[in-house]
Amino acid sequence: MKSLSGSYSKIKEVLDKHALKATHQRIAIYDIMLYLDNHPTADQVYNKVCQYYPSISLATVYKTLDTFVEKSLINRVLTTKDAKKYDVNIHEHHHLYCEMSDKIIDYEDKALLKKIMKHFKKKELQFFKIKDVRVQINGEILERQQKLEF
Amino acid sequence: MKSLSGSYSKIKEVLDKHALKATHQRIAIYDIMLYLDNHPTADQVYNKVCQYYPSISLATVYKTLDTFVEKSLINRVLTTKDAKKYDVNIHEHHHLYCEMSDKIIDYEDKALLKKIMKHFKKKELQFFKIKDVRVQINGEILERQQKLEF
DNA sequence: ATTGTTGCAAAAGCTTTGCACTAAC
DNA sequence: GTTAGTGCAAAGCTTTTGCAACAAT
Repeated sequence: MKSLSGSYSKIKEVLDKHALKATHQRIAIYDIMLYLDNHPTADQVYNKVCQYYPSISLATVYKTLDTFVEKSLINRVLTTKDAKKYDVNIHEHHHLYCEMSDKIIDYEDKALLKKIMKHFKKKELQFFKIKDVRVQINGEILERQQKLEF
Repeated sequence: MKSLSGSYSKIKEVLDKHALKATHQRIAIYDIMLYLDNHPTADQVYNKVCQYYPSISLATVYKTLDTFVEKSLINRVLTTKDAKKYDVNIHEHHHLYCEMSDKIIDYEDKALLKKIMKHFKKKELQFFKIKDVRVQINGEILERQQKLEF
């Protein structure tokens, strides 16, 4: 089996570790998720997987994504829109969100996270036990300067 | 017209200011949103409004909520679930989210916001213009201590 | 062989749409 | 009177479900 992300053996390992049978469909879906650096909807995953695996069914994609979320292989992404989006990046990270283009960009900033956690160490919330913190930074993607390499 | 939130004249004023005709339906919906200190779905708003205004249609509730979002009378709430939720609190504020109960609690913390903004003043993002920042604090609502007033 | 997964088609939710009727200004 | 909003029913998405066939271990 060809792997888009080049991580075929890693994918099998992850599925094994979570006691998930390594079916072609699951491997393909996880592979696509790694390959896209997107936050795709189920439908977008389905369409991409179909290019390589035309017999897969949309229901399987939904079920598989649910299973992956349950086992924490992927996360659901916070949105204000209709369709659920998924993120294969499960590290604690933040999102830049551009409403104009409806694009989400992963944003890692350990220093920011540290400051927030320090804040909550001082100011404890009596009735709430914090598990993790996600920052959504809303704004606008600026036109990138003409690229320097040419 | 009876007002649940006790803000009838304020509601009319807000609608006027945004050039929205002050229909019974809009007044009732906005009133309900103020009265519930919730983050209701369209369906929840519809069901509540129905108690006071049985002839209203669900389509009107959807259209009205959309209009209100467009005019920034309310906001859509970030979720990972299916149905869209709405928030009448339009101040920049944060959310405590308890996955177990699927409850969202508004959380205002000006000091936290200040720290985050200060962080981004130092560390500028070249390709992104920040408009606002929302923190989602995931965790668990703890059983409240027995209330002290009795 | 056993157990869990897939695909299908149908159903269930949620949300939007078009249009005639009605209400607000 | 004019303009904009409402209600209805239908349609359009997204997501879930039940079950027989199938694949992975």
